Amino acid sequence: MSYQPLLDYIKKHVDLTPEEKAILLSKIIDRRYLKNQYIVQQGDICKTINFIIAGCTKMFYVDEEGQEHIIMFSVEDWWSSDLGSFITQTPADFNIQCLENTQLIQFSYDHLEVLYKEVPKLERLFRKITERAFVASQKRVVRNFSLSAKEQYVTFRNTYPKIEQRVPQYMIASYLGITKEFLSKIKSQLIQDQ
Amino acid sequence: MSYQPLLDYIKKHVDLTPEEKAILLSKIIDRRYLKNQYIVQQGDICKTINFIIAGCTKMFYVDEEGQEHIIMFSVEDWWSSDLGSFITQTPADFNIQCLENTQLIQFSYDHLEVLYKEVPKLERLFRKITERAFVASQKRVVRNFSLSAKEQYVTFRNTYPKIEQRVPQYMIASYLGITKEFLSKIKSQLIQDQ
DNA sequence: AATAAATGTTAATCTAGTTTAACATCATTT
DNA sequence: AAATGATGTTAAACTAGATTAACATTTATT
Repeated sequence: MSYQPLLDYIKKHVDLTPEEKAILLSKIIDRRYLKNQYIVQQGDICKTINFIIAGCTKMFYVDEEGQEHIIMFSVEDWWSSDLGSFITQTPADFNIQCLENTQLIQFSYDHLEVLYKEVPKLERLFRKITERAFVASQKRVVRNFSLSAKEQYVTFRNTYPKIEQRVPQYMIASYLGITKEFLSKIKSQLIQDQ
Repeated sequence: MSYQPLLDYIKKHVDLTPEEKAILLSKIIDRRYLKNQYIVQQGDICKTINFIIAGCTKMFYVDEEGQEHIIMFSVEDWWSSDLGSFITQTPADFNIQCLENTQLIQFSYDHLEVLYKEVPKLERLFRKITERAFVASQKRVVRNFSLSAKEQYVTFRNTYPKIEQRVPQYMIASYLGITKEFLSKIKSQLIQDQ
């Protein structure tokens, strides 16, 4: 498997020397999952941070009534982990499941701690990654607040046009926090609006 | 003004040598704001990350209809900034306004970049701070999804009992994403539930 | 090709939360 | 003490989105 997508991604944030790259590459694991396999399950301790080389995942939780709620999708060049579980090494609130056959690069908790010591620049990298993740999450809170379901759907479709093609509609409804029936209604309204 | 609360806070995450502490203290600014003053306004570029020594702030945005939506409150030992604006140095989406007279310690963007070079441990500190902020934000998304307004209010009251005493009810309604009238209704329901 | 399973749509009824508007209480200023 | 502005409550009418249930379409399996 090629590590190039990860190295390209990293280069956007920090410059690594060839030695630092070598240390990094020695500490990561590549892994393939089949469609429907779980990378993390609710209650597990999330032991890895995962960078997606190919494929697509959903992060979701199941509430007391057995209802599934999708928090995020991740595709190529994105990260996919239960960060809360990972940083505190306590049981995960979320499941991460593959929606397609998926190739990942995994940073394990223990290896990452060593990596931070051997390549301090990686603290900077993961600081920046987390900053961006935080800002994205905060934007989602804002969207939830101020947009109707219809507006949120249109925003989602415009922001992630590729994801909409790749995953079933009922999962998009779950991501938006609405029922699949109401998403259907919204879509037929949008067609009539034209 | 005492820097002790900041140093105590930092000690929970990283150990600084006396020299590192000295560098840190030389690069921070302390600032007092009066009640109702703005630390950041929507459209400004957020130039500082702020640690609260005393007081209370709200972060909010104003939508096209002029409606105010509160994203978070911050009190002593918390941070208060528009991180999205700060990290990209682009115009802020949010306002931050003091709800009481407030004392802050400010890290300016330029000083922080220098600090990261002179005291690399601070990359680690801010990575950890941001990780926690991200997890908190993600939990808020989950709450929005899975709890009714009543449940969200009870959760808020249990999680931040002190904040509820300090800020007016209509701001709590705004934080919860409901109207003040509906919060009133919820509160009278809770009294009857007993 | 036939069947089953998964996904998507439509429509009727229902409910959590909004809107509007009137009134009540509390705090601040004169 | 009166008056003003800020905050909080109640109730009636309304709406966005949920629920239920029946049916349609697509995909996978035999």
